[in-house]
Amino acid sequence: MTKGRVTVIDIAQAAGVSKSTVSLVLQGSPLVNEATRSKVNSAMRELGYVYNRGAANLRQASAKSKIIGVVVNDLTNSFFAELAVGVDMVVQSAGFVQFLSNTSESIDRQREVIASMREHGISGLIVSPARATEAVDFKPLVAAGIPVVVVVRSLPGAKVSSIVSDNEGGTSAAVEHLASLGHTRIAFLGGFTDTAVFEERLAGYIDGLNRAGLGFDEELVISSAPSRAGGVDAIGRAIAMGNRPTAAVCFNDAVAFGVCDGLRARHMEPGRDFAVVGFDDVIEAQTAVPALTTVSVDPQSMGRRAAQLLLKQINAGRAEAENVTTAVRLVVRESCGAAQKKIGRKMA
Amino acid sequence: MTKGRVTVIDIAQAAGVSKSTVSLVLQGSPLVNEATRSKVNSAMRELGYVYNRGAANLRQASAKSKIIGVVVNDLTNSFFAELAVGVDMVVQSAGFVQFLSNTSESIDRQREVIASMREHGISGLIVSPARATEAVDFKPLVAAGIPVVVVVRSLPGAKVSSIVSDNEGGTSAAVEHLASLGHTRIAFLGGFTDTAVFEERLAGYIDGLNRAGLGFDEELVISSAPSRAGGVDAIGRAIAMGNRPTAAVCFNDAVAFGVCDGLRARHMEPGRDFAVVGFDDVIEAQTAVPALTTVSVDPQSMGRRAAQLLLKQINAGRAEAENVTTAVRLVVRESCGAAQKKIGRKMA
DNA sequence: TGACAAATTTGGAACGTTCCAATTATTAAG
DNA sequence: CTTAATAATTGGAACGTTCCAAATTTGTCA
Repeated sequence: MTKGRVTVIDIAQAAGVSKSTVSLVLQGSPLVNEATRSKVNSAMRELGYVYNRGAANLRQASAKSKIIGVVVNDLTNSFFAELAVGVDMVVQSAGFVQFLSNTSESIDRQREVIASMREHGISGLIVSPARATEAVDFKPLVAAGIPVVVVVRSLPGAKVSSIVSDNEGGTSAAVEHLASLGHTRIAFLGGFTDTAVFEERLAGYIDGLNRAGLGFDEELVISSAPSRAGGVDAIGRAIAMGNRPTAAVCFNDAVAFGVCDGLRARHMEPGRDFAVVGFDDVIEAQTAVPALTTVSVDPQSMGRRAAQLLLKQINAGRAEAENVTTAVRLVVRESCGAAQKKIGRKMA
Repeated sequence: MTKGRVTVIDIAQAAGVSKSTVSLVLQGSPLVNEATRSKVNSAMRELGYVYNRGAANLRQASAKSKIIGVVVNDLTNSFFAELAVGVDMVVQSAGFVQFLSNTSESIDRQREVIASMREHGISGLIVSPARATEAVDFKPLVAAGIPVVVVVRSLPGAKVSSIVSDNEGGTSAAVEHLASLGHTRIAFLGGFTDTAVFEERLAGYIDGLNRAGLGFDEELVISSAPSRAGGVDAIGRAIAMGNRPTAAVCFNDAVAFGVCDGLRARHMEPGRDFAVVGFDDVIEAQTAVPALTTVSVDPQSMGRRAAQLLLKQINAGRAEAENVTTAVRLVVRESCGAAQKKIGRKMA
């Protein structure tokens, strides 16, 4: 029907004003008369006008687009999905739109995705880096003045803001809790050893052991993929040991669920026959049977905080790199054996 | 340091050619001499050039951007996360970039998100519609010639392509399988009754009952939220019945997991004391204990197909709406009681 | 060497918006 | 009724790219 797309000029013609006036209306400027404003608005509705942000960005070199990019390393892990949801909440209410991409731990894909986002003129980036990411990978971004917030995995040496959870405090608290229940052989299961997160959680594990007056036995840390399957694998190896552990703090909830699966496959009941504690507090943690005792990170609020920090930097124009570690809280449920099984404590 | 951003003109100057030539290089045109091409390329590297897609789109009115939008209704459901991953795979290898957003079942948010995507000039849209979405909501999109592929939930009356799984065939097969194991009272648990998907799966359930020569008892269909918590709730009501069922096909895997949880909370073992079959085949289905018998939809391949269909339409310029329903396959594991528990059938 | 074809390169003129300075319409004050 | 102030509107000129037609260089063949 109509040839090209509808532009401000078409609107201007239809409303009997100039394109400048239409532009003013578009930006909600107070300079324009109420009568003309509504005239223009109805013309836009009538012609089915769509704003061309590309053209707008072109002109206002500084104001940037209203996109903020989010890059995660594993979207199939519900932790990251929820993180993204948290980001989306605050980003959306600030009138921005989220541009989410998944790297599947591929550093090449990460490079591509970030480059593509730059081309589209994102005004900020929230990223959970893929595994082998280096600090220098973000150099060009910060050089270009694009605020970056790194989440979940810290990136030592990078001059960007970061939000990580208190991994060390979390596992430390978990170990102390298990010790207070009488366990003396407590394992640390799952996770790849070459990540900063692993190191931190392991350090907390050792710290908790010390606080509880228990010795550290290297044999009790068993690494594996940080997934459900990895958990099955790890608990298998733990149980095969001569002097087997009676409890475990796991690298994350996925591993913890796998550990529960593995226990059941060997006719042991998690909570009763073996205590397990997770890390993350994904949604399934509370509805699972037995409900998972875990260190609660609340990915959604982490996402919200990351988004807030990023927006602050975007608005400030040029903010200092800020490093925050979010507090973490041990949520005692059933899988650790601290019997407190009550059905329907609160409304579902 | 440098004032504005680096543009083709800066590159041209540095390389001693004209901006047109730089543009040619950018597009990989065969017209340009090898020597000049590399000269230009190194100039770009040196000055840290970033392509401004906004400006490019402005000029080439037709060619559109290289963004394809993906809108899902619940990112925290891993089914959709995996769907998105599938889309990303093919979209990425075609040189497009994915722009993923979540509506959380909010139809308003869906409108906003789609509007925003249009402003950014997406060249195609894949959407799993929020719950109350109407066919007319996509009218403006198709009128503007933007290809749309609806996935998961069909949208009767909309003139857009769609990819849905064979819901009816799936539940039908599930019921027949349970009947072949000797069950005669088979429930249908979970799901909101006001969705097309529910209707289809329910129809398949009834069809399966008929094929197996069993009668349909309305009392045995118990709806609930399509979530883990909803499953717990539904099985609770099923068990409270006088003439209780001995098996259930569930609206989806999340519900099925909830059903398993609910059974255990009542000291019944899924698979042994009660047969449960899910729908979707999310990744956890195979690692869970007991492994979930379920109708496999493979969200990832569904995502891939959706992306392929969309790309086809984008390339064709103006393709007909195509409605495909993807085949579905009953995967028999442990939760239905058909004992075939073998550990380590294949490599993990 | 001259003429012609092929291979490369190149200045504008768009694209749809915002910004600026300048113009015109309206109101208030004298 | 004039003048000044204020409110509202308006034409270009950008922004960074691609496209087109035209210009230039290079190569080929007699």
